[in-house]
Amino acid sequence: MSGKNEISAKRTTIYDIATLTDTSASAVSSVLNGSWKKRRISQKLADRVLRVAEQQGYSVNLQASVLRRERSNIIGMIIPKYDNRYFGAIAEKFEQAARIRGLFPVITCTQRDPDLEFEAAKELLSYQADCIISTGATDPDRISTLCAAAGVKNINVDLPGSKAMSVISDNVAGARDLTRLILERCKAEFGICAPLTFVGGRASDHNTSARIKGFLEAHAECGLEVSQDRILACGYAAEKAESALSKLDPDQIGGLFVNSTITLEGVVTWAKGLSPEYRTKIRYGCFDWDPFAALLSANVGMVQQDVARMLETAFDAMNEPEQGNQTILVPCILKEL
Amino acid sequence: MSGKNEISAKRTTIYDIATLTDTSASAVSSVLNGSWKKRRISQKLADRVLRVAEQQGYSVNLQASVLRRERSNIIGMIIPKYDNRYFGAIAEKFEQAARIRGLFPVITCTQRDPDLEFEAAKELLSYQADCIISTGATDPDRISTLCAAAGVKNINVDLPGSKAMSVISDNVAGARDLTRLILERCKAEFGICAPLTFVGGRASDHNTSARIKGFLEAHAECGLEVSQDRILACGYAAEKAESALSKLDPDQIGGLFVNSTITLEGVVTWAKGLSPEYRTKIRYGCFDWDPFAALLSANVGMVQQDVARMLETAFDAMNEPEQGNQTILVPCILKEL
DNA sequence: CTTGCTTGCTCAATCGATTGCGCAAGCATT
DNA sequence: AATGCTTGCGCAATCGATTGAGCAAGCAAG
Repeated sequence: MSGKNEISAKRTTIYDIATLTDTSASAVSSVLNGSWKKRRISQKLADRVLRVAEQQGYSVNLQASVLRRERSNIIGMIIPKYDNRYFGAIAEKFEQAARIRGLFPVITCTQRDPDLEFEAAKELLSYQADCIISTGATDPDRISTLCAAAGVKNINVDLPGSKAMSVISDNVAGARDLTRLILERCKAEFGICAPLTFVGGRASDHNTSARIKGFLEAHAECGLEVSQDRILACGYAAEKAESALSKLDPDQIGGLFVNSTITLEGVVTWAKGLSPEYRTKIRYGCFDWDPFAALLSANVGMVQQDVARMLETAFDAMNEPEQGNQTILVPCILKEL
Repeated sequence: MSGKNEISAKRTTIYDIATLTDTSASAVSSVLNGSWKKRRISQKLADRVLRVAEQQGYSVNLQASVLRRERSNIIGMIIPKYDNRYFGAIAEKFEQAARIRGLFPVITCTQRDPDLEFEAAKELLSYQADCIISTGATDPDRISTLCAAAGVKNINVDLPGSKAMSVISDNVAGARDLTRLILERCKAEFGICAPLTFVGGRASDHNTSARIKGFLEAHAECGLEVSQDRILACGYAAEKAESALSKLDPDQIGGLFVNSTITLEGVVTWAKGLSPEYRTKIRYGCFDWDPFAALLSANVGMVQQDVARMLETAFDAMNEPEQGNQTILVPCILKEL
């Protein structure tokens, strides 16, 4: 009924504008995409076209544009979850970095499901993404194979793969620093120099095993040996950590290396249930950062992964020839509390 | 050098498959998009096409497909940040809900910047999104106007607008319930029945003013009057809350209504600096949920917004005729601690 | 044999933007 | 006047998938 603002109002196209300005679609196109000087369109015509386009609220149909061009400028990212600061920061920085470079970022969240990861990657390829970044992917190599077949760039972030370049945190050094800090604090506050307990993660997981390596190295520096039963790679879930810890003698636990913020939730719940005698003697540090966790009084420090730098590195790598499948390590930032 | 796996390997198209199976592109297209029975393609030919497509690793060019069709099946969302559980959950649920409905979700994070919001909306329109959901938008009406002009559906979530349907939490009822809980707990634990202090947010902000309304209603139920200086709508930032609170007499503060998890960070920092005498008498509740915040001992409860239901409601609304600009309220979930 | 229906497929236009090529007008040079 | 260059613009093909229309073969009924 409303005439002009009908819901079925066709979007204005370059042809409409060509008619209105009495020129050709090619002139309009080149004016609107900035290539008009190269095509020797006069300033006068350009102004006329721009004015009418503005009036009509014109916006390019990028489907048509991308179809015709060779590059889409779409850059895809696959991410497991949005439920912690780390992945949240990755998503935000990724969008920022993409936009600064004139790319269109598309993030899809795959719930740690390998099949969904793969389907999401295929969908991004269908949209002609120029590059796909797999973050914390369960099976990054499967995606790399897919991308290679389609001739699309692919980079792994957070977890490494063997078939594409990977940019990950220096988990060994980060864990070593954090372990040192926890050991120091336990010594300073209680005069105790005893092995810590490592809790959370899966030993088969690349990042966990690297962190265990750093954890052991820091102990070795102090001449401490860590028995196998002090390494509780029981999965990341809070409940798992809580039940694993409750099986230990609280007397034996002074310092804890907590492998993720999710795991830390379980640690805090477990500590709450201890008698004050033990509870006050608990100190821990955590890999990954969270603002509330940073306020917990037993928390001596957190390792923050340098998300900004990881993404800058990944974007830089995108533009370079093709580096094979090397892995780049990015140092972590230790936040003492 | 590698022949088949050249980086410049053209993606296979329906024309390639048509050649390989010795048929026409239209037959191939209809087989691959499922419309082949309607077009009376034989099972035999369909099988042949499907087999070759599989072999060639074919995937549709959705840019071409969308260009030709009337609908893109792309649904866009604009979201301010990924730095808290609430928006994280919205993003995850949105993707899930979209995928279940066969839509392609594209989320873009606009850092609470009104101009970026607007640019992002325009970009989504350029990609022919069928619908745009504005979440917590600074200026939702501007986006609504844009969408209306393009004939694209638009729904507001989290914060209401006046030019499109809005789905938001029932902030008044949520705040009332939380206020009641804090009052009860203060009474039960300390025998005190005194007005609480409201901290965080901006009074001009729709959600904050609704929550203040609920806060006052719950006080009125108990015959309590709240003086204006107990309402610290000092912005959401942690530091703002901390400094606003430190100006008050700690003796006067027993219970706190904290307007967001970000604000809660400031509250916790402030409480840490109090002498034990006062600190142990502090109780608070917070609008919005966070797993670590839930573990704080002074925290008596958190209001969790029902993200799943908000999004289901929004998606349902999308398919209905056109409801004008009504606002739908979704009840919150009170988590007692 | 003719008519008419069904089956199985192909043709060609179309979506909107991009871009190589070419053409005409204007001007200067010889 | 003929030649050549520059300026300013339009023509038409193209990207890949979709889809209305149409055509040929096969078969059955009359």
